[in-house]
Formats: sequence, structure tokens, C-alpha cells
Amino acid sequence: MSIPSYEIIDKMENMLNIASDSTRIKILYSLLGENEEENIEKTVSEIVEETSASQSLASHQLKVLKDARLIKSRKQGKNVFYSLCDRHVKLLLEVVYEHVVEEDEDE
Amino acid sequence: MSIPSYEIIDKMENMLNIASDSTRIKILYSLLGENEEENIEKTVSEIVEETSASQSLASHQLKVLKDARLIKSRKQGKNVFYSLCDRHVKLLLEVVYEHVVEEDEDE
DNA sequence: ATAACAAATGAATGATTGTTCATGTATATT
DNA sequence: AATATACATGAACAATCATTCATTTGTTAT
Repeated sequence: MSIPSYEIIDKMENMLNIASDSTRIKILYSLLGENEEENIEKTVSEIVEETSASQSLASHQLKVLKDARLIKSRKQGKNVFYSLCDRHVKLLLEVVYEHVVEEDEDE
Repeated sequence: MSIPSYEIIDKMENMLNIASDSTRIKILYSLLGENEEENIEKTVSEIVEETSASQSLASHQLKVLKDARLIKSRKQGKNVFYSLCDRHVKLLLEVVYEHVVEEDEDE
């Protein structure tokens, strides 16, 4: 497995940057939902409550996630519903979660 | 899947932060090696050459990766051999790689 | 000893970015 | 029309961090 091209590395760095913020991680988790494959939709208010971020902060980070195409949005009346774009997000969180949990076991 | 505890989120953020830098991504790739399960060891000079980072930069980032326990080192004479600590690193890179490659296909 | 090589370190800097505060816009309700 | 709710936006600030340059430490060879 040799080092990928500059372009690929650049995109990988970008995706990891997007994912490497606690507020955004919480938002992504809240959009994963409880059940397996269903695609959860949540309003900004619901996300704000679950993540206990400020409304402004959540909105800013939702924009970041949307611009990076990790989530999408749908407007309906006063509400905006956000949901995940991509199954890779779940895999990413799972791998990282496993890593940090197993690290704890070593100590 | 509810939002993990603050501690877990914090550690996840930290690991993702470590991984979200192009220099460090290249270093990790260069330590993955060609074959499947074997654990590759490489000197700083080799890593410098493969990643085309400066010697100082590589050394700095190797320290970051080592402090985060993603890699380990072994000294032998003038050389220091670095290698991966953890199989999760490979999984992480694979998931992210798949994501960015599939994204390209959509456009 | 001294020269040459391998790697680490420390300071300095420029850029990026997470967060807050304040405000703006759109939609619904009375 | 006025008010309330839901969400977005822009400016501003503090903090973090990747990178470079210069120097230093440790090791081998002459």
C-alpha cells in the first residue's frame, strides 16, 4: 500500500479535519439514530438539545458538515431537517470508537 | 446509538485530530507497507524520503504520532525505527480512503 | 579528536479555526 | 401588523498548530 496521490491525501485530510471536532462528532452521532439502517432526520433544535451546543454553534457546524457533504438538509416550514449523507461516516466513527475504547483497556 | 460520554468524545476528537494532517497521513501510509499483516519498520530517513517532508517536520510529526500512541520507535545505532502500534490505524485510513474515492465517482 | 551522519529540539511565525455575541431572515400564529 | 419561533450569518477573538530555520545531541567512522 503506497502513499496515495496528493489529491487523495488532500481529500482524506479534509474529511478527517471535518470529523475531528467534538461538536461535530456529537452532531454526527445524534444523526446516526438508535436503530441499524434507518436514516434519521432531526431538526436543529433537536440536535441542539442532544448535543448541548449553543444554537449558533450547532448551526455553524451543521453548515461545515453540509459543505463537506457529510450531511444533507431539507426545509419544511419553520424547521430544517438534517440527516446523514453517507454510510462511511458511521464506519469512521465505529473505527475511532473501537480504538479509544480498547486503549482504555490497556491501562 | 446514543452520543458517547464526554471522555470518549474527547478521545475520539483527539485521535481524529492526530490523523487529520497530510504529513502525518503520509507517514502512516509509509508505515503500512506493501504486504498485508506484516509490521513494517522504517527509519526516519526512509520516511523523510517517501513522504518528501523535511527532516525536521518529519521528526516533529513522528513525535506527535508517538505521543498519541499510534506509532512506536526502537533505536538501533544511529537509526531510529518507527512502526505502527495499532491495527485501527489501517482501518481508519481504509474507511477514509474509500469515502474520498467514492465521492470522486459521483462527479 | 574530528568529521560525518541520523535524528531531535526549540523558538518563531503565519494561518487556520472553534466559539461567542449580536443580529438578520424566514415562517407561523394571534 | 405584531410577536414568537427556528435557523442562519457575520464579525471578532483566542487558541491551536503545521512548518521552517537554526542548533544540538547522539552515534559511527577515520
